[in-house]
Amino acid sequence: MKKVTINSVATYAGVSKKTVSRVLNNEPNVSPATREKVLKVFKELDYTPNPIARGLARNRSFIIGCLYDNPSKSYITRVQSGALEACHKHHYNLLIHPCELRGEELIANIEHLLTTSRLDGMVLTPPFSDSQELIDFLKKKKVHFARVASAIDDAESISVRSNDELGAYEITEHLIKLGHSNIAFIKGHPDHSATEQRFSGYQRALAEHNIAFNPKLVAEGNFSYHSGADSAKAILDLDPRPSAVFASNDYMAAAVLKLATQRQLKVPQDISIAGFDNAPIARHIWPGLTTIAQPVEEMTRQAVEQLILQIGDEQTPVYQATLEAKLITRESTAQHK
Amino acid sequence: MKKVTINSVATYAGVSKKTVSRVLNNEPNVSPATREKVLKVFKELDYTPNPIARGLARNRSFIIGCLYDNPSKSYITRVQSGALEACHKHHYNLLIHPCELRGEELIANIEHLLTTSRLDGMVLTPPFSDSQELIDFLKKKKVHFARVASAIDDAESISVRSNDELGAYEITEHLIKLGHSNIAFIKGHPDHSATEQRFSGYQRALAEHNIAFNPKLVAEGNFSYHSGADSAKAILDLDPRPSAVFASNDYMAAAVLKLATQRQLKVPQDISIAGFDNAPIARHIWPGLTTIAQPVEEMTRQAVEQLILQIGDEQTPVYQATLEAKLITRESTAQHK
DNA sequence: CAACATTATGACACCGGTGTCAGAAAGTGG
DNA sequence: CCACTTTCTGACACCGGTGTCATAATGTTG
Repeated sequence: MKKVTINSVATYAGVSKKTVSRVLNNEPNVSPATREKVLKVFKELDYTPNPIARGLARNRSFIIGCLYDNPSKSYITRVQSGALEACHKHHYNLLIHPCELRGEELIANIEHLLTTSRLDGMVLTPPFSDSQELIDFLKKKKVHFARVASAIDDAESISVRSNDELGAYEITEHLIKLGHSNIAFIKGHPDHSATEQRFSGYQRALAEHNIAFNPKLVAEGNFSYHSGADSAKAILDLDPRPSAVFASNDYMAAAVLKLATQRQLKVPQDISIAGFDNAPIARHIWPGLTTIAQPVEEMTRQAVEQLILQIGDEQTPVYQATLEAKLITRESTAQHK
Repeated sequence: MKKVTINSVATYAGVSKKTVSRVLNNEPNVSPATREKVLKVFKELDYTPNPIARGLARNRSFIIGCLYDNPSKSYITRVQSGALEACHKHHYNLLIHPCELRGEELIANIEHLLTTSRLDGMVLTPPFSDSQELIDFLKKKKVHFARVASAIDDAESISVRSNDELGAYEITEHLIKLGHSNIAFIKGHPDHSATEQRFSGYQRALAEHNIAFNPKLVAEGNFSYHSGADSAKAILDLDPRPSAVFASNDYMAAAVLKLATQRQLKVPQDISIAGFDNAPIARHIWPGLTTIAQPVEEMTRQAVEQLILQIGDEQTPVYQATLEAKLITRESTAQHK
């Protein structure tokens, strides 16, 4: 397999390589006849431009970096799949970069990533999308980025989110309508803005249905299964025991379910359990978890697509969108006895 | 932030850019004094070589592609994490490429990936590592690749696997020693070599303990939770009902557990359940699943590391290794009543 | 048809590194 | 000290594209 370069195409087509380049990039000022001729040679020689050479000349890498620090494998793979879809559509590639939010090295780490990889842009997923420090840094460095599920209010940068507050409101309301009033809540990781939002939704639903908020019913989790297990213990030991638990994500909800089952409690007869995210585990366990489904792939897809548009044209208006989350009821929640 | 290129370093250090390049690549024939001087300038100017330019000159992309088609998110993230570790160590990047094994477009798809991304090498994870067609294609194209968990016997290509047959043997033996003899088995996806190996291990354990193999106890799954649910139904409807079920992976085992629980069966009192892989779900449910833990990260890490070595030096001997899998007992298996 | 505007094309430098090769500097032996 | 290796070093072309600009071809107008 001999290499087909822009030079061979040019020679073969009897034009200069600049003209070939013009055709390649759909630039104007090429006569239809010439364009036709060159395109034919592309086919005949089966030519594909070398992205590396292109990158060097245009100072582009055609690579988007995806930053994450998330315990949920399913969340990560959904983010990746949405990002990949957008990348492939625009002939970009995706570079994944799991790293830790905490630690002073974060900025140094990202700086190193930027200089060694020459990324054209970055997608920030929670909790990075909520890091004002990181956002300021990227702006200073003039690096293009898009925020996924970020609560930060910044009209200058791309943001795609879903309405966590509303989702939490709906699921809490669902429990209330089932007759529950003693509803425990497990918070997520404090670094994630979703944590505060889901908590707000829970509180607002209580308030709007005239149920007094009881801080003793709130446990501090961090989205991990393990933290859910700890919180579950605290909650199930309460006297009186809550008749329902709303955990800020499905892993923690699964932990509550596990402990409840170990303690011979029937779910949902003795206690209702609700989660958030609609992770695979929500339907892999019995009873299946009532939860909130967020369009994670779609959020990421839109974010990356807009990011690529912005990279291509700085004038692109800044895109900001909020997508809808949806309540999914399964067997883990039922009428309060 | 002005750009620091090899030219500025050369000028500043008072040497030619070729000499700078020599220092950069640790080439011989540079006097210690010169080397020292250049290294100092690297620090002073905070110079980082441009990987794109480097790639163009050396016809390298410094990117490894990771191919997968696997329903298990946790498997994928473990593969990615092992691959990333090796990549970062050698200043490579990882490009993820989920795609489907089936379909005639596979080869075309990969060919397109290769021409557009100029990958330096590919890691094949199951089921791609078991595709003779793909392997032949890559060899023909002279693309470097490494196989993870592949059963194909090919001394010419890098392979890192774990002993699936032995793992399945051990877990089956574990059940037999608990007094079970009526042990059902759920097979995995026919495209994965692990499927056949795990099945063999199961059969060998039965044979060595003088238990007749009964084909009626074998259900055809495909590693997905859904297929596990179907198989579970078939198995639990058997008369007599098996006293134990060994599913080829944890997702299918979880499906069996879910159905058993729905049917008011107590696990492990009424029926023991074992899985394979030690996926997170194995410990997120109650009872926790007895399973086999494979060093997926480590396998991938080694595979990618060897791949990169081979890319750097074609003379590197072909690495082949088999790592150990480990039995993990949890609450889902118990003495037969 | 002259005078000018517009479109099409190519020559050439350049992006930031690496490979080749020739020549300078340093080391060795008789 | 001279001839001969061996070790350094730099000039220069090259990787495969893109940007700039000058010039050729074509179109428009009075």
